[in-house]
Amino acid sequence: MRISIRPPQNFNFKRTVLSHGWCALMPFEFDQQTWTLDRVLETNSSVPVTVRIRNKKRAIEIEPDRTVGARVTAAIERDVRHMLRLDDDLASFYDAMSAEPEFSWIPQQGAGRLLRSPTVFEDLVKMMCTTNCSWALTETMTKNLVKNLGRAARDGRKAFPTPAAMAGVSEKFYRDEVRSGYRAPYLKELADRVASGSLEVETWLASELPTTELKKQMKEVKGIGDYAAENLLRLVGRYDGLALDSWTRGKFAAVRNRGRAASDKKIGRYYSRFSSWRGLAFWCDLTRDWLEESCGAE
DNA sequence: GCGTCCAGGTCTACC
DNA sequence: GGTAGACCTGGACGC
Repeated sequence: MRISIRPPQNFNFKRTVLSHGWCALMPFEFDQQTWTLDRVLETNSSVPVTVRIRNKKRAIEIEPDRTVGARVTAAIERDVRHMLRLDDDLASFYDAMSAEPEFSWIPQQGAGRLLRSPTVFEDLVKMMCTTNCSWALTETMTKNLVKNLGRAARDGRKAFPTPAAMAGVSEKFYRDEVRSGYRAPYLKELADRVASGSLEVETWLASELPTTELKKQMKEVKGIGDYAAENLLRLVGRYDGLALDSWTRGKFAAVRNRGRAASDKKIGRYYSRFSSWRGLAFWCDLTRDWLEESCGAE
């Protein structure tokens, strides 16, 4: 069985999948040799479905691990559209980038769609696991969450755990099994609040709050500070913040400041001309070298 | 082998 | 509102 989705014009599958580190975090599994992205999806079915996502000429091709009915097919399509940001309107971003010679590669290559998880909850948990640690530890914590608490698809691979599954284990479990250290109480509290319905993080996707207010709401989650909130804002489609961290500060120094450290204010000033798109312009600028220049829109 | 440092930060207490 | 210190983990590095 194969499901085909027509992407928007100049959609770039490679730039989207490799837009940041998410494709390396379970239950995403990415093979750069074959450019296939595997992912286990909950899809509200009795058993989760593993899908293989590929880029074909003028289409995104999705191959589920089994034949599924219309309801699950619709859920898979919805999740893939969401993850690959196929419905994001980047027209005004591309207009702004086209006006700047050093940024015109972005619309030319169709960059700017940042891979995200099927749910805000998953992105929020993962973001918490990126703070104050090496990338290797982020991968370990995510893997432990999925392997211990995720539901298995027929091929044995696991989905990302639901809020209820995460709420069902103790703080000790997060320390001992997930290896999340001091983040354990934060993860437990977040899962409890989302599972009980007292915190509705999925509403952030369509929130009408001004960005500053939405950021404030995100920071009310323990373990989420400026860096994590601004990264989450990008994943819900708001690009005002730069989400500065040690990696981006170092990369800005290398790419835009002759190898010398720059203050956060200086970094902010550099991208301020891009107004509400500055966070996306910043991220694309710093990750331009992640793919070859020949990797144009496809 | 052992000790130290620090990585895609955040929280809290204190001033 | 600004800042210092504490916080888990695990890999890298120097000795």
